Amino acid sequence: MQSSKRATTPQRIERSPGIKKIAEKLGISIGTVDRALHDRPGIHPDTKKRVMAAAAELGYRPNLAARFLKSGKGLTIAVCLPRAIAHFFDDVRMGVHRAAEAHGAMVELIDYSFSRFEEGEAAAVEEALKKRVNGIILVPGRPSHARPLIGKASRCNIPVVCIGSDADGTGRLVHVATDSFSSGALVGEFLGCLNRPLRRLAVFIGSRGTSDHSEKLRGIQDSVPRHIRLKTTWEVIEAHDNAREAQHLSEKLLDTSRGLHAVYVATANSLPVLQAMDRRSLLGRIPVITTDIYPELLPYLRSGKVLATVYQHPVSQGRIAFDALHRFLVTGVRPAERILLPPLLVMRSNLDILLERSRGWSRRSQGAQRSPESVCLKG
Amino acid sequence: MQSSKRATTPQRIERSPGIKKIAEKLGISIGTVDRALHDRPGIHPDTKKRVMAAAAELGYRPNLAARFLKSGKGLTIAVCLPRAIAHFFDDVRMGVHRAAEAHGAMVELIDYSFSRFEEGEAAAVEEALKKRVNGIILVPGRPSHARPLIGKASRCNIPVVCIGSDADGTGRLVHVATDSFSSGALVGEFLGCLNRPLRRLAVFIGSRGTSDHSEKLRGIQDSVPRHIRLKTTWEVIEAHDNAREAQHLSEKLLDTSRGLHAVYVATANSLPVLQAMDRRSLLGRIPVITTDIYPELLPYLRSGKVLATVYQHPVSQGRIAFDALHRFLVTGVRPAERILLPPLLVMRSNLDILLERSRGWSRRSQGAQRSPESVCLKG
DNA sequence: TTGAAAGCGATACCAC
DNA sequence: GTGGTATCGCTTTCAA
Repeated sequence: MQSSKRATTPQRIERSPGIKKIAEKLGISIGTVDRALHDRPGIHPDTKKRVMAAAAELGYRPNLAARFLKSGKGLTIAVCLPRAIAHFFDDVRMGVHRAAEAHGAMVELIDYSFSRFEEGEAAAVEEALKKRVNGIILVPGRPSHARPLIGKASRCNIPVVCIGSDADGTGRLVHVATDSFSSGALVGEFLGCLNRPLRRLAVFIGSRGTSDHSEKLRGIQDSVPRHIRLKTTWEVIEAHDNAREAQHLSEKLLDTSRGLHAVYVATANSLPVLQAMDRRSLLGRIPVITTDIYPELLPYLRSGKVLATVYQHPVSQGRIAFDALHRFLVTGVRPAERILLPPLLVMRSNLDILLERSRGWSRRSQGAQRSPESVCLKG
Repeated sequence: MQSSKRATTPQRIERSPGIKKIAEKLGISIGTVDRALHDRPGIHPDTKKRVMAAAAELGYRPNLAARFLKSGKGLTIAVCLPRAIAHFFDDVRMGVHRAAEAHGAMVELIDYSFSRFEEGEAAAVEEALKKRVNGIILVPGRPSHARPLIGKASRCNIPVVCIGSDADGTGRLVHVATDSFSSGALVGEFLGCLNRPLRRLAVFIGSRGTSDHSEKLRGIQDSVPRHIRLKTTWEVIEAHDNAREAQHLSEKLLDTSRGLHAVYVATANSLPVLQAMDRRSLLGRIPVITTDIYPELLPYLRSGKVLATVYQHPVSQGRIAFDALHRFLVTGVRPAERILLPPLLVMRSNLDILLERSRGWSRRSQGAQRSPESVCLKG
């Protein structure tokens, strides 16, 4: 009477094997299987080995829904980004958050923003490790500072995805970035199409020591000669991502050397250069290619004073980094060692349609609030 | 002895309210709450109203993990794509599958491929409706054929995402595409940068009746005059996405009219045009811009015989369509009415890095391996 | 070192 | 119409 046996309707849905099936197969309890699968203490090595073998044989994949349902906690991922170039890293952050939102409560992000002019990244990663996050997305502003911490994380089996700069050899999971060499080469190819003399070119970078910058330089220097017969003289200006320095150096360049045929600013630090050129009425006469998109650059693009800018897909970089990390955490599939995105040449014609989709810096808080309608920056 | 009361460790994890909380609040059972929330028969209207009110007040969101765990079935989404331009739609399909994979077993895709030269799309959608899928991703090859079915789906509360062509006014959820006007305008702007005469331009399209094609035409015709002083004569060739026709028409064009200054092929049907030009040694002398990327086009791009091609992000279109649909199904948030991607100018320098990431047609089966249930309508 | 069992939230039955 | 409850796969805790 008390136990009413009811005909258990045999569900025809074929489910993938779970820990129950493994336990059943081995004639042990699910608790033991769990201990084996999760490296928990208190299990006989032999038992563990048998469990792992059975799991592999059955093609066991943990049911994330059940795991989440029970534990009430999803994957926790630390997002360690510099505050530095706000418009860029805010877009990266937005990309990460948008991608994470697709998983609802099953993924939780923790933001750690830091100043790249301190040892912020190390502190951020350290903090994340203390919180025992499941994975880390990191933009190493100063790769050298971050290296030891990335190594530490990897040793703790906490995968680290690097965006922008790399830290190879540290055990990081993957490096996501736009291809710097292609960026430079693309600019060179574009300039080569212009049918103009290119005997004297100026390239503004931050520093030759930054591989992103030196690769862009290498790209354009490799590309231009393929399209231009005459030999080219290169003015390489290292402005160290500093606005005042960029202003000073560009004014000096413009005043001392005449006959510049094109300018390529390979970092986001282009505004001082443009202003200096504008004051000398050089814009519109000398072709200028910049990098990234930010509010102050828009009027230059719209008016044609800047021919094109190289867009580095900050939003996509964030999304791709998240997806690679998430996939690894969930399925164990390692992404490619390095994921490089193609640079995109943005001109007047495709500027607005681009802004409409990936406009992180024109809204206030992204990710949390979904703005009902699109805001247009006034240019 | 038999019932060992154990101190239920109070979990500190704050969970969002579930049906249990609603039931508790109203002093009814969870079964009743379930009936109310899912429009199931056999519930008093008043009770239902009270439940809905309580759910809204508590901010109830169904726990997808629990739902999936119990039902064993995830969301089912039909992917209805033409077999037509294989390299393009295979990439779209890949984008959809990649995005779906992120959700593991919680999302199941069913592929319906059809021939765009029959009423394949209607049959595909009809089939999907019969299977009671949760949502449909559709590329309407012949929008007019698809319209009634999209309307039917929408009336059944089955959201439909249109990729490429639109079917507005049918109740479809969202339209995902690259911006056709921008594509044309971008080509015009690029040609304008070349510092060459552009008095006589040829534009190859499929048909003026296809809005994608007419918009591209409008784009370039709007753009070129902004960069070129002299008036331009336009040769608009409608090749109806037919290789033989394109060959015939381009030979006729090239033989009768001399002094062409540039060629823009606004569809993927560019090979016959290129071959015709190549036979007359015109490539490399007349700037050519094409559309899309496919294996046979690569040598033309690599050799510089084609200056650039307009990439329409097939993979991204697939991903974005899936994400929008998934988000809607899960959270109820409607995407924007229309999602337009910026066209991307691909040249020699960024070609390889692009191929490396989105290379659907260079590999064999994509996604097929994942979905065992892959239905192919014959066309 | 292992077994047993209580739930997590939603579904789908059954019994009233 | 409504209440009750077994169940999904996993984690976690207690008992042995």
